[in-house]
Amino acid sequence: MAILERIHLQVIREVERQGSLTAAAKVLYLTQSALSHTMKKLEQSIGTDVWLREGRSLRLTQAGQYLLGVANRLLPQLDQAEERLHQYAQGERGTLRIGMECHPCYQWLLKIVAPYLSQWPDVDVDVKQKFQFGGIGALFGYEIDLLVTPDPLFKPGLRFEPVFDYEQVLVVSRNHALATAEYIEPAQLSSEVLITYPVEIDRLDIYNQFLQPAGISPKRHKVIETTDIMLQMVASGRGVAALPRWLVEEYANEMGIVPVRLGHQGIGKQIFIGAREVDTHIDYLKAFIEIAHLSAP
Amino acid sequence: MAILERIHLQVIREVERQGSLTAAAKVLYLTQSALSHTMKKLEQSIGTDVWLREGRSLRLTQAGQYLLGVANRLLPQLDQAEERLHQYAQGERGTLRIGMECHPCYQWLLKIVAPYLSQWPDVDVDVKQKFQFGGIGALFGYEIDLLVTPDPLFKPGLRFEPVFDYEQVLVVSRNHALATAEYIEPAQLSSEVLITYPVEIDRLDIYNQFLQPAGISPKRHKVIETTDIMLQMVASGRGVAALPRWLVEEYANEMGIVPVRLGHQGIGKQIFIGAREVDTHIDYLKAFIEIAHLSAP
DNA sequence: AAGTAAAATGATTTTATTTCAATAATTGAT
DNA sequence: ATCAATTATTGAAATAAAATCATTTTACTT
Repeated sequence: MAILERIHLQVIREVERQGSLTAAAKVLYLTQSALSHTMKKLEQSIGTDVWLREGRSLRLTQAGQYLLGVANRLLPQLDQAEERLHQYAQGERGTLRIGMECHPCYQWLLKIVAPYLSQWPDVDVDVKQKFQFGGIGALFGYEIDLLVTPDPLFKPGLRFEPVFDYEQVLVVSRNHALATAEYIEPAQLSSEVLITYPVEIDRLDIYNQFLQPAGISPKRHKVIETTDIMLQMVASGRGVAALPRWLVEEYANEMGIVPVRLGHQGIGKQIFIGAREVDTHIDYLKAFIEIAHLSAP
Repeated sequence: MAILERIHLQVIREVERQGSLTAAAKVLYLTQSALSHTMKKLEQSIGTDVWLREGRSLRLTQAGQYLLGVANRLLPQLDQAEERLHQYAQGERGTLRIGMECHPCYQWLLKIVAPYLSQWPDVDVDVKQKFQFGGIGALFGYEIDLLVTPDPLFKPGLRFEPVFDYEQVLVVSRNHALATAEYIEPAQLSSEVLITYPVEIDRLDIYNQFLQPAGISPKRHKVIETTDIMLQMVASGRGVAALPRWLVEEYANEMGIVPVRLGHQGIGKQIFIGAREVDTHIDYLKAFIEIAHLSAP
């Protein structure tokens, strides 16, 4: 009845990764012959070829490409399941895989993780920041167990709750002309270099809530990966950035940076933490959310 | 290296479904002994029991429950993959699995499917209307390939586009007191029996956009599964319902029902069709969306 | 054309799975 | 309380599947 097995998916994945059956065999600790036999048998069972034999190389057929997609989707889930079983076996509770869709929150997360790890010695924590299909997709696809994000999604299957509010502010060097302003208007940024994280421009609050409505662009736009470097760039007067007020205030003294309100009202933001509904009963997951609540910056 | 195989998940799933290892063996066309050996070996490999042996019955351990979840999630995907491979083998293109989160759209869908099936003779169409984790979850979880919904989700990994606009109206019998009204106010429904589909009350437009803002409740609330019965109930004066105008107009003459605008402005709605971004290149999927566009009611 | 690298194939060996048969434990019924 | 029926476990034997080894075929390189 069942013909498609884990090994078939593994072979397809490894042939793509390694480039040849022979190389795939090495990675899988089997002989080239074994893989050839196994896959030939699969092809006979399903009645269609997985590869086009072009000379001595293999190119995926349409069916093969489909299978590669299945492999890339399902194999990681099987691996993760096995890993988790081993954790159960050792009395560990599992790994809490946290996804982050909020760059600066990383600093905040670090402060939560420390007490969490000591309260839950048998739970590991893993943080991921890159998702092919976005955080929501990663949650649905069982790549992560929790998602920290400013964009919640109230849909069946998922549960989001707010963990803290904050104000998104402009950071400038304390020597900067704008350092003493009570608040700034969009136009005042047209002569500034704006430093942001490398995300799509529409997801940057300072664009979609501040600059774009006013039709303003900064003089230049620089992209920096990490918060620390970003702040140093700002401190040295190379540009301005938009970050949470709590983050800026934390570094204000030591780094010589100053927060400035964006617009008269300021930009208000909220961070949510989301999980799959079916998981919400898991004690160590609930505990994390609770700690997150208590540790609002 | 890899120890968790498809058979293990199948056994766990079937033991839960059938109630015993013996019954599971029958379903899997194997002996009870074989399953016992197989699972014993798995338990040794992962180092933890899957079942608690209580008398002559098996109860899942924590690890076992976890595996059951994995099984219920992954086995259907493997089954679907095999099915699709067989379709490839027979020169068929596959099955387009369409999810519906819009009850009355079913009537509209029926009209699209006919021409689609004749244009794509090698593509099958399957329609699902119930999702454990909502349509979005079903899309992410590869349970369906397309989702017809009034609630799009513009997130990475998914792509939604509007297919048509319509007005949500009240349907009443032509003998009804409200039948000649140009439009009605919420208060006028407080003495009516309201018939709706069986969905959460918050997802009903007539509630969340009309009655609730005015703080009004209908005299009674009846739930009906199918559109046809619903219309017959309305025609026979047993109650009123809220449905798309195009649907009502289609049945107006033969059934003796009349559409009435909800509120002065009416309730405007939009239906979207969504797909996984990675699938948007598939020709027969694109074709369906195109036909859907052209067939706006 | 020779040499090399890759995949396929066939025969054999090895390993894993399945069945068979027997046992033990538990449940339900009389 | 006993008996019959049901269920799971276990060990040994039989069967089936998979892996290897040795060889062949193909096509790419120089």
